Amino acid sequence: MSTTQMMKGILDGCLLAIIKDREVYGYELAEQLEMYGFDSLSEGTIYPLLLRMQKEELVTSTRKKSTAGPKRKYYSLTKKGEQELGKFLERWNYLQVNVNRVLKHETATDQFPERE
Amino acid sequence: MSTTQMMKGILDGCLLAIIKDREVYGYELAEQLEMYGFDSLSEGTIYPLLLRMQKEELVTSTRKKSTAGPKRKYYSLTKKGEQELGKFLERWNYLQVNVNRVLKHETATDQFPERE
DNA sequence: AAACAATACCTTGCATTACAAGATATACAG
DNA sequence: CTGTATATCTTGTAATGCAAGGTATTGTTT
Repeated sequence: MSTTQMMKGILDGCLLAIIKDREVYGYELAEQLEMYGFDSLSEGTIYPLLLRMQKEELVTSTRKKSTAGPKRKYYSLTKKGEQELGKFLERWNYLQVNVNRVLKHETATDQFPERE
Repeated sequence: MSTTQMMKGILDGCLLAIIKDREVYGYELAEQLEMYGFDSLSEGTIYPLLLRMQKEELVTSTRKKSTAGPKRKYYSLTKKGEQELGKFLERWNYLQVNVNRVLKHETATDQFPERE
C-alpha cells in the first residue's frame, strides 16, 4: 500500500477542480498540488493526464508566451469537463461516506445508532 | 474515470478495518462491503487481496467448517496488520483533507479563510 | 558567442491493482 | 444423482501514477 495507489482516479478530479477555478498550465499544476498539501507530483504524472483529458474533450488548451522559457499550454474546462467534474464530486463523496462508515463499523442501514 | 479506480489502495485498508473488528471469511467480506454501501465487489477482487495480505503477514487465517459448503477461511489481524491499518488511517485522513482542500480552493497555508 | 541554468513540455516502460470470467470443491435438498 | 447455494482460487486485462530520460526556449553569465 502506498499513497500513490490511493491517488488513482482521484488526481484527475483534482485537476479538473483546479482548472475550473482558473486557466492553468501543466508545469504550474505540480506546484499547485503541493500548495494543497500533496507530495510533489512528477510531470510524468500530470502531462499524460492532461493529454488524456484533452483527448476526451474535458479540457481545451491554448499556447501563450512565457516570461522565460518555451510557450505555456493553458488549459480550461469544456462543458463536458464540467459535467465530468460533477460526476467526480458525486463519486468522491460516495467514497468518503462509505469508507468512513467501514472505519466506524456503521452499516448503511443503521437507522438508529446506539448511544452509550 | 470510474469508481473502481478510486478504490485502488483503499480497499485493502477497508478489509483490514473490518477484519480487526471480528474474524471474517472472504466470501462474507463481499457481502459486508455491500452493507457498508459499496457496489458489490467481486470475489476476484477480494481473494487475491486477502492472499497478498497474508503473504505480507498482515493477516492470518484458520479454516473452519461451514454449515453448508466447503470450509471457510477466517482471517484475523496480526500485530503488523494493526500497524498497517494505523498507517492506512493516516494516509486516508491525509488524502481526504487534501482533496477537500482542492475542491474548496483553499491552500494548505491559508491561515485566515475569508468570510462573507 | 558559448555555456549554463531555469522554465516548460513530452515519451517510454514499469509496477500496482480492481475485476471479469472461469475452474474447483463441498454440502444439502429434491 | 442432479441441482443449487456456498466457498475458494487462478488467469488475463485495463487503468494509471511515476521514475527516468529527452527536447525546446529564454535569459544570464563567462
